[in-house]
Amino acid sequence: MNDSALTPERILAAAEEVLRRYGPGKATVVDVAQALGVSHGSVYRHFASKVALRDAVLRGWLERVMAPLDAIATSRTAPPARLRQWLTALRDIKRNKVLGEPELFATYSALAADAREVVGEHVEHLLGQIETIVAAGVKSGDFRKVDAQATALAIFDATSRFHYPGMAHLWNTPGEDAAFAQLLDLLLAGLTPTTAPPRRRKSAS
Amino acid sequence: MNDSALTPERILAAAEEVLRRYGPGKATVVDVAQALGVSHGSVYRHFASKVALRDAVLRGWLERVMAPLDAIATSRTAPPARLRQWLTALRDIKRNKVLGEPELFATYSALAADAREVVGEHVEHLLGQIETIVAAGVKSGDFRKVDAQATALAIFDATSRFHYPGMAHLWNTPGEDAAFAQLLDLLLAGLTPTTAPPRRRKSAS
DNA sequence: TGAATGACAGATTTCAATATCTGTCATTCA
DNA sequence: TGAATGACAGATATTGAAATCTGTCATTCA
Repeated sequence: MNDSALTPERILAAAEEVLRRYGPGKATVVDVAQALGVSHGSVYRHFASKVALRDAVLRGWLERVMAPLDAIATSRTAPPARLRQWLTALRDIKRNKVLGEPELFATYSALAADAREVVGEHVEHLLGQIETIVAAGVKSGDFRKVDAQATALAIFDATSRFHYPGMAHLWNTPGEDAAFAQLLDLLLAGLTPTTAPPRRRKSAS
Repeated sequence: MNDSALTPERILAAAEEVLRRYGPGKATVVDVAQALGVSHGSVYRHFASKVALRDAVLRGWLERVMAPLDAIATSRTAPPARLRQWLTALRDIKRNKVLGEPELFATYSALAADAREVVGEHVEHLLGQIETIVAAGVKSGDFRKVDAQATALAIFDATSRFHYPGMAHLWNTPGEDAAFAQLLDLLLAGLTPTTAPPRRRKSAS
């Protein structure tokens, strides 16, 4: 069954497959070992515990699935549009997962539910991206002179209704898109400078 | 054991007590009947089902516990301060319940979790109150000319991170108060008129 | 000699037998 | 005669014995 040496990568891939197939409640490390054609003891040479293995799978998934956000966060789009784009993308990623592959989403939500550490890092990463956009907006004059870090957190919190997995049960009710759009408008309005119109970084083409 | 006639009110009170004592997972209508010294069949004369009974208990609790909000929503405080006050009160009510009586909160959260109907009405009620305040602010010129209903929903959504029971696990982490204050600031900023300063309803005393 | 094994202890989960619960209704009670 | 009862059927929950799982480690293997 096994082709090459037993590496963390191969274990990770097998674990992911097993988790997909059986779900987080049923997947055992014996299953993973079996899928690799090795004894379950061997798995423990590469991962300290089942929790460590699950964490690693979750980490990989989060990285893969959230990749599009990195690109948006550092794009050259004007900050207001970029923030909209980024928040919309975050929402869409989760929403599409929920609606498109509910079981898979449930699986990863379950993993996330008892992986404080990993989720914490992930959230920090996202907050950093929002902060980048906000800071860019403040610098360009598109946004008020807010504390970028604190404001990033406020934005993240304000939108959690639309991206926190525990809220997923609300994501396919009618009016959902409109509600999100309204919230975005309100937040963007809250970032707009009150007095002078923002100076543009570049003249419009 | 029983003093007077069997009324819905007495059943409700007994049901509440039983729910408090045993929790929503253990409380049975047999328990409720026993507490009243009647057969469980009698309970069904007054409530069509266990679900109806649980709904009624939840409704009563929500009404009681959210009473302070009504007063704030219709007070004469200037809309911006009033909105802050109202949202803070909503948060404090839930937060104090979670931190002060976690088991009781868990009980009512569990009831709420499968009482879409009741919760829906409750949310509508809360939205109505926010709408009242927003509309007052628009009228007084303290707020931009927003759609009061849609904006009320946006405000409710934006703050759900701080009042939705599913988020309760975050409510006693450090920095929580600051995060809430930041969010409030951002939302209020989003409501502030961009151009002229708001005209006051009354001259300051 | 370093990687893999598999037997093992203690913890956790499964499963089916048993008990309890919900909701109904023919009967009793006052 | 209207309110209360309690036996009942089907659904749901509990329980504890048996099975499985996690993580370790002395041993085997190449």
